[in-house]
Amino acid sequence: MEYNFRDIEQKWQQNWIENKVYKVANVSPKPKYYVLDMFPYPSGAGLHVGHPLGYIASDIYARFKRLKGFNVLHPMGYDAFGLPAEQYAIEHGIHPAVSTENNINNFRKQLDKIGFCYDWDREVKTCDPKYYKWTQWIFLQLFNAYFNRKTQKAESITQLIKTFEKEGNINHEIPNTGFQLPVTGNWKPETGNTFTADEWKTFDAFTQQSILMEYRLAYCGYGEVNWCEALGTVLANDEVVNGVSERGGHPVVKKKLRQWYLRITEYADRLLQGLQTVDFSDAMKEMQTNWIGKSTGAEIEFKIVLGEEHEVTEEKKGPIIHTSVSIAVTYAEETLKVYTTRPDTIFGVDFMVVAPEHDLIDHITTAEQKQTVDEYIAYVKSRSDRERQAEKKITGAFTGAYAVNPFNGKQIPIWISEYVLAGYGTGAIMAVPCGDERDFKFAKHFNIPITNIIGKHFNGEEANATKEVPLENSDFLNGIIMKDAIEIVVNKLVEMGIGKKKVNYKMRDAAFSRQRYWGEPFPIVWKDGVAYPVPEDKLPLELPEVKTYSPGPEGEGPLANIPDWIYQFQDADFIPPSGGKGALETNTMPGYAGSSWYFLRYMDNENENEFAGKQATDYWNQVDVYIGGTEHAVGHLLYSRMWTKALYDLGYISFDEPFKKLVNQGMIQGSSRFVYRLGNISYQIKCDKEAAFEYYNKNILIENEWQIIEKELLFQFTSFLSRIIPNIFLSKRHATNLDATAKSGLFIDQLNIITKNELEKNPNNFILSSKVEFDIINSLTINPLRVDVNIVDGFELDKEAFKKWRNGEFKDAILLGEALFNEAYICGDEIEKMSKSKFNTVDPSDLVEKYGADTFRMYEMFLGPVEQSKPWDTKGIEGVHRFLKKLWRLFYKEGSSAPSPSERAGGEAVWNQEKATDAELKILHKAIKKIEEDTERFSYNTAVSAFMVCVNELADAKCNKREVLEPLLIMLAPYAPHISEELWHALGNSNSILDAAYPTFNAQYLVESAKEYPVSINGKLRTNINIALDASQEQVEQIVLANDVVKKWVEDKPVKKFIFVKNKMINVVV
RNA sequence: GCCCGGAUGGCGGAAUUGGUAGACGCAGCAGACUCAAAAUCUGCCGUUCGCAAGGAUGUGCAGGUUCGAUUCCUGUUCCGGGCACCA
Repeated sequence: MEYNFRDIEQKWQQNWIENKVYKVANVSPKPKYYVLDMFPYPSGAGLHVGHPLGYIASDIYARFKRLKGFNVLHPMGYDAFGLPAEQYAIEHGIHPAVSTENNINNFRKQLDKIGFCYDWDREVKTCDPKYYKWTQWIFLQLFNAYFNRKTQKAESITQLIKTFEKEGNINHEIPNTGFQLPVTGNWKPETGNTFTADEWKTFDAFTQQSILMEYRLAYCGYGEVNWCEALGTVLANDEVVNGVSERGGHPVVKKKLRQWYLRITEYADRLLQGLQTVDFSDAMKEMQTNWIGKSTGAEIEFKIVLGEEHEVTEEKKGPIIHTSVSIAVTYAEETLKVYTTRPDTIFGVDFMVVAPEHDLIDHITTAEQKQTVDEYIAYVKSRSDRERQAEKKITGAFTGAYAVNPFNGKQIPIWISEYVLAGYGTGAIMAVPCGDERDFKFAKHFNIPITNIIGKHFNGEEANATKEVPLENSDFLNGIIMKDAIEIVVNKLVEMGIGKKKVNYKMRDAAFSRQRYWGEPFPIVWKDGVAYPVPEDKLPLELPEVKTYSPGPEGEGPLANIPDWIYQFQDADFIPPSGGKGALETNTMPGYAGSSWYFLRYMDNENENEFAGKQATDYWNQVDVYIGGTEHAVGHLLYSRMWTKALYDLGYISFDEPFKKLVNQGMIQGSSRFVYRLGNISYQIKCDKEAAFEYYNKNILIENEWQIIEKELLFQFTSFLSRIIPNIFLSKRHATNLDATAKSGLFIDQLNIITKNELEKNPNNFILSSKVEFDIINSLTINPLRVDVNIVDGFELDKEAFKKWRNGEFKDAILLGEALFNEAYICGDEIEKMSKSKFNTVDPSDLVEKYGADTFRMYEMFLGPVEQSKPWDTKGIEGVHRFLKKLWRLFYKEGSSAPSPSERAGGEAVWNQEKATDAELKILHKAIKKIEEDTERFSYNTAVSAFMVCVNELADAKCNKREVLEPLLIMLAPYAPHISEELWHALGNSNSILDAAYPTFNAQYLVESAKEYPVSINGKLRTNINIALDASQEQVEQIVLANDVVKKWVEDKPVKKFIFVKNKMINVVV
């Protein structure tokens, strides 16, 4: 009987649904285990073979843990809000809810075919009001909380108000240095941003609320966005290409808009500490650590001298530059604040650089420099942060102002440059060219003199960032090792009152609002310019139906266009003290809002009273294994960690790290295929004179693309042919060696045949009817086009399919194959991202249809390590399919004429109840050891190969014994659940294999008494010798040195060293 | 530019702690079965010299440590992911 995967898979999938075998209860005597996939975004393009990689890996693990006796939670759902659906709505007029629903259904169909063990009763969708009610609710918890630095945790904002009433904010300074919102109430913070209890009580409501906003974990402030005037909208970074919008190419500038933020920076230290308690890869921890970017340094205030008023003289005595200032100076009102991790280099500061956005620039730029500075700022405005940092070209402008070194009075020019970003530190740096490569290049480029403070350790050719050498040229620091000087300088600065030690984070607070429709509305109502929470009983605050998705008049989200929605509530809670109507917030939340807590909802997804019941979250607790790509390293993973910590602090859950272990799946890359279309050919043709003139008169020949050569009979043209016959394709060999192709007589003959054929098809073709004959080709170009990988077999193009492809766009294509005739056409290839637009996607459903889900699952795992990126190649799938057929034949005889699957008769079965021999049990237990270990550590590719080895060995041994086969099936069940279930029942079991017990490894079957030792002479392998495992070092030496091969290589040279590693190898050094 | 990862036969990969490089599979070659094909089975299969036995060489590149390096160290090239509004 044949292995009929279609019937088997259909039968069991149906059976599993009917019997609800994947339903998981929140109560169980078994230990719990939580296996989670990263939340998928249901894109319109559907699944390609890259997506299920992680899902299969987690599915195998979930099934494996179930066999090991755990109550396993393994849910799936959709991160369903997002930009693409809204963009699709704008372009096609289909409501995002509708297209999202379609996409989800399509996704589900594809997923179901692969046979996953998800408990679909726990499905969640972020765009479902029943779900986002709780996203909004959590937002309100964050809004109503602040981070108490004393206790290092989130606490209630009402608690903070009580504290203010009692003692002011003396013990709770405002977290950020500058106010996010301008305070225009009755308090003008001047020194230190502190106020007393009495002052607090005198503040009006607006002032109080503005101050509280500076503390809230979810707060409102101002931030820069990519603003596209022409489209009237805010654009995502990847919608901006080279400073213009991807759609339409309109200019994009930075614009400040009111935004919501999450105060994740307050959690920076706890996010760092938490990394020590979780099982993430070192690379992942490093990425998060770098992203948080904690550094310790100093903030230093420099007095500023305006440019006109200084006069500096420099005198060089030996290697030292003496600087003296001869004119009395007047200082600017403001000081320049810089953040530096290297205060020890203060005497090496040769210039300052401030970010082009810095407020100071307006005040300090001198009249002469104003135009230069303005022009430079205009240039920077059009550039993204990434471009600004990636730029190799050095740009900048001098403000004309100078800062003063507080220790020696040296005047330091203040520059602006795009490589300093406003958001990091104070938005200004002190540049030390001898110690920092970027500063060094800047100084060289603008001819700024460089002060050397590290003597011979600076060679003048490149900066040296050392901290380990003694300082020179540094006044009171001379001779002190740099890293020791750091503290000395900081102390001195503190003493002088112009600096302080400062911990800085690269991480910024997370922008939490989008000017879009398709996201969660904020449960916030604005009354007299103050944001108030919408009462919980109004949740969920649902999205309204809209007709258009265009932004509001000031760049707000589309909701701003719907007064009915904005003013929908009439209750007292929504009426401002000044009267009128309170307006709902019109921004919506970003994609990561819903995905920051979804793993909690799975635990108790139908709860209507809470985001998840405490009992459920206590039982399921942390996600034990979380599988997904590294692309989420610093976004989703940090935000969800922060939300978890906040919910923990506020007492809603009892764990403060969401994911105990993280497994990063690699990306499956696409292998794109190319065809090469002939482009311009510069060639000579023989053509009669009359025709040539007629072409010319009728403008068929374009000016400049032809010339007369050799009297008037030979003409040289370009691009002439491609206008008549556009679709001529060259096979890879010829397309990648154009010079040879151009010289090929065969190729020229072919072109002449093509034109002749064309003429036969169209006898009236005026152009061709003249005598046109190719003679010499001077040069040619080709245009590579991607072609759908699904119409290419390996590298050979299916020519008929190609002609039908894209509604017959290439139906007239002339494909010149490898020998320049009408034979095999070979495509070029390139490994790149798998994407619909590159025509290199492969649909898993097609493969499941052809080989079955079990084969597909195992093949995806067999491709390589889960963590590694690798290109997809469908070819190898046959091997895995053969393996399953071979397994099948251990149970059933292969029939020449297969009976129908329903006739699964015992007569064809070859499996038996005989007692297994030791040799057979050795095969089995070797497999148990390897497969169990490999599965546990996610090394699925080697586990699959161990299955293959085991089945090969059993087949060779002609072992069809149930005693061996049954445990093998149980091990296989996580990988290939359908065939395992089928054969499990064939062996006479009536329960499901899902609940079988995993076989136990017994080491006694693997005990060996001797080993074939590899023997090397001087590190080179020369022979193998079989030696008993319990042999002593002396015995081994004796045996080895007596061996003929060893003797031959040792000759008579004395043995210097004899290395014997038990159970490993032997090396003789002579 | 910055941060993280990767590179091993024609291809995907294996080698778990520094100890036989190339397991397993694909592709290829030769053969068996068959009227034939499919399916299946057997053998060969890094490169190179050699009839063979056997030798040399070989894990991106250049060095280093070691009795021994795909594995550790230094430098370097190329490729992939991320860089804060794609998800």
